[in-house]
Amino acid sequence: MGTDVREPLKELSACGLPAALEVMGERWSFMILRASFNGVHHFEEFLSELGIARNILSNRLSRLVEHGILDRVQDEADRRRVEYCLTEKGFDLLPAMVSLRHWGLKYGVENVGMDPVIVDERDRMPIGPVAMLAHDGRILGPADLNMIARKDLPEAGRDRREGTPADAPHALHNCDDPGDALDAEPREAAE
Amino acid sequence: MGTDVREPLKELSACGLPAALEVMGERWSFMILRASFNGVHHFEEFLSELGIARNILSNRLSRLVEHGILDRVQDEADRRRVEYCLTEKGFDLLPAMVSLRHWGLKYGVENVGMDPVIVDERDRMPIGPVAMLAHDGRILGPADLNMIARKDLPEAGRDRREGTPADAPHALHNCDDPGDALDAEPREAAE
DNA sequence: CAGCTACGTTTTAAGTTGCAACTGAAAATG
DNA sequence: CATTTTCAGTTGCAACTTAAAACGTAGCTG
Repeated sequence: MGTDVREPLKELSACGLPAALEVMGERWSFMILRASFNGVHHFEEFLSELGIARNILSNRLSRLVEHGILDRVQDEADRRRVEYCLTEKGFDLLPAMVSLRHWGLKYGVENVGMDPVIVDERDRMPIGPVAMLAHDGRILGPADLNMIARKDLPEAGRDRREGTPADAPHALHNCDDPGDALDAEPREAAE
Repeated sequence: MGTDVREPLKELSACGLPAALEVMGERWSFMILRASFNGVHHFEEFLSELGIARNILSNRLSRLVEHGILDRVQDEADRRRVEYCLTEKGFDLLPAMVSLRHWGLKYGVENVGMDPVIVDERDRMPIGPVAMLAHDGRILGPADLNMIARKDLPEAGRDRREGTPADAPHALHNCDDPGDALDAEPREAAE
């Protein structure tokens, strides 16, 4: 009981954000996602990893399952055991999570360096930034963006949906301006 | 009063996520950020745009200002008026916000297409996806990632921080095609 | 079976959030 | 300069969330 959706968080102006926040805007959702990505699968594991109360954890896990972000599977061997596994929908939240993580690292006061490092499986090097890409793959900085009404789109883009890659899927750097960009760290990467 | 940080949201394992969630994890923060990016600057504007209560808005704006995400500037002409403007730190949250937005769009049930569309200022086409990049700029999918302890990094990556672009700042698509070179077309500043 | 583990629910108490109505300051108006 | 309007912030109270601990219930284990 008591787990009622509070309100669709202002669904006016059909935008994915309220929808996303309806699940992930809750107080422990992202931490659970992170733990999940970290390899945590069981109730008691989440419990001790996060330091959350049992009832809240129970509630959040149910909610995440209900929304298809986690999958609830019974262990064959020990049937009281339940495994919570990320679905594809859950995995798709990774860019958002990683982006938040990077932001928190960049501006966080008390962080010297994250400990669980996300690495590229191929070369096991820490990953780079999370970037917004143009339809043709160029990297966009905040200054390159604009928000307009759908009806004011040029015809060429009318059929294209925000968030979809174009047919030319490789990314190009939008190398014009100085000091733009989410990768606002020193270009030389050294610190 | 009353606005005390609840708890650092489990700061163990120094990670940027709890830090980010400390501000942006609150119930209206992202919606305010979105409105802000949308060109909303004044208290009453937020009020009617979001349908939030005055005190909550007041509280959230203060908190966002306190955390350096918004700047609170007095209007010259009308000095009771206050403008809330995104700082660079605020703009740096865009990839996370846009990523959430896209996720919500992709999986949202009731969305046919967002109305305020984010476009590339250069060609006014809807932007593409938000992607995680490798240190050398390749685009990474969820499956390409791994989470390891910092101490287990190869020496080459030991000094590099997650979230920073390497010195070769253009992005490559992660298809094994090695001859897939690309050059970024420099762009003229728009508007 | 007794005891333990994994998971979840209920209970109770404390803390937060949110809306509405109020306060108060700075323009605008007459 | 008194009055009204506008903008922002505060207070009061109801509704909700959170946490900690007790309780319930399967399913293993000895």
